[in-house]
Amino acid sequence: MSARTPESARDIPEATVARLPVYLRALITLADEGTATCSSEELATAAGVNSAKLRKDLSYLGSYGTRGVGYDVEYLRYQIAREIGVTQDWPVVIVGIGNLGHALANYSGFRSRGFRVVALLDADPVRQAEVVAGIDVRSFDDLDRIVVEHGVSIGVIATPAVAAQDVADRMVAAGITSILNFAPGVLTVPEGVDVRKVDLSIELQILAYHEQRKATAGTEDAS
Amino acid sequence: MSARTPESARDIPEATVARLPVYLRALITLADEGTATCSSEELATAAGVNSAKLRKDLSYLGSYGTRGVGYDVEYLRYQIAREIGVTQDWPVVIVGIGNLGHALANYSGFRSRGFRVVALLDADPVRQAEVVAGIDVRSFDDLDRIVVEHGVSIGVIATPAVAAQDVADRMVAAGITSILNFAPGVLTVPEGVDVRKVDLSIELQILAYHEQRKATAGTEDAS
DNA sequence: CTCGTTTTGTTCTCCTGTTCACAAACTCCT
DNA sequence: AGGAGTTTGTGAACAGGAGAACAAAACGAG
Repeated sequence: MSARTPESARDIPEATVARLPVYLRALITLADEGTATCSSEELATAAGVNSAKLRKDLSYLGSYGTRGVGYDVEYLRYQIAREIGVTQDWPVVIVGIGNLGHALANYSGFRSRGFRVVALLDADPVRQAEVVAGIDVRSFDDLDRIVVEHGVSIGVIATPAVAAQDVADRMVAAGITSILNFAPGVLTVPEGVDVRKVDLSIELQILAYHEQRKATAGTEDAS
Repeated sequence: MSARTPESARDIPEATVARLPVYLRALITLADEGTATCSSEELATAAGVNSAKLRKDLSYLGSYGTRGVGYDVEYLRYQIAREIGVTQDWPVVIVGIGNLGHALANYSGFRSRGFRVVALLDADPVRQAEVVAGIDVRSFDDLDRIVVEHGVSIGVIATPAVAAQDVADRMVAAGITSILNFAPGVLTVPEGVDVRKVDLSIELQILAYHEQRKATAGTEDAS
């Protein structure tokens, strides 16, 4: 009753998947503090959600808690890491070594969470002379070889917007099936390829909208 | 029937607010290409959503289209920009001038979309000697003065996780009411302060989960 | 061994967001 | 001027996620 657990959760809601990494981080923090056991209430507070939601989320993974006691921090941490898939290392390539590419290459949070940057690529020959974060920048044309060599399935796009679609196409052609895109604009990819977009200016614009509402709310209650 | 339009949209759903900047960017692209008019179908394609959702989203702002014709690109662009609040300039401070802070300070997408970086702050005196993106890095202690001087209401946190909560507290104390946080972990802020979080490693972990599913899906269909 | 206490796992209800489908409104052609 | 053809705006059904509330299960005291 251990090998290939059949109840290993068929379809976890997308909203839950997005929160699992948050729980994982909270558990790591708790573990570092020496906490061996925690209740759903404690963990929920540490993760910034409410406890009912936390318990429901965890219930999609299985029954890893003990009623009347709580959750074993190390055990739950392992189970979530396994569910997400970060017990193994994921090789990652970063394309576009400008300011943002530099920052990403140097970001320690990747390495510490199961992601290993195996290559930095840039189309500009000038940049290919550089060494960033101990990795030398190579030509974008090496993409195919690197993907095959390291078994890369995740790519990060940190190029200007104009180059992003072309880079994505070549990534897909090389065999990459998950893309994290920092370039603004819409990426078109074939079925089966996952894209997640991070757009810094969109985040600020959302804040600006709410900020504007706060300002006008003060103006209009004079009626 | 023009001044202070009373139908100026009371409560726009959060999901819609998050998409308005995407529409805005798509409209700017269309305008640059010389397109004067577009249908909801065209704009939806350019923005990467379906047309029904687009029309419903726009309907929360008002009736800015013409049936049988479509939308005037420039007019709609202005209306959305006004609704978001990016027709005016928003002063922004960035705290934490490490790798990521550098990248953010140099990011041209902020300036071009109505955000002006008025100060770069860092607690480390060594960094305060630097000049980044034409702005000299100043002491974090100058925060209060700068916020008052420039009327800053939006702050960006690009510090290590351990400093983030303290920075947030001081931002709030200085009068900042919207925070964009790049540091991992949960930020606690008072009622009325908006926080948006961007966590790079969480995005990768979500991709890893789906990647893992793809891999095991191939393994298990042998039953 | 039994009872009370604690905390999980789950069910039910509510609410937000998405999609469909169509009437209203506009243009163009005859 | 009238009718055919488009395209918007929106009402209504549908799906998915959030939160409250409670039953089931474990522990510990006596």
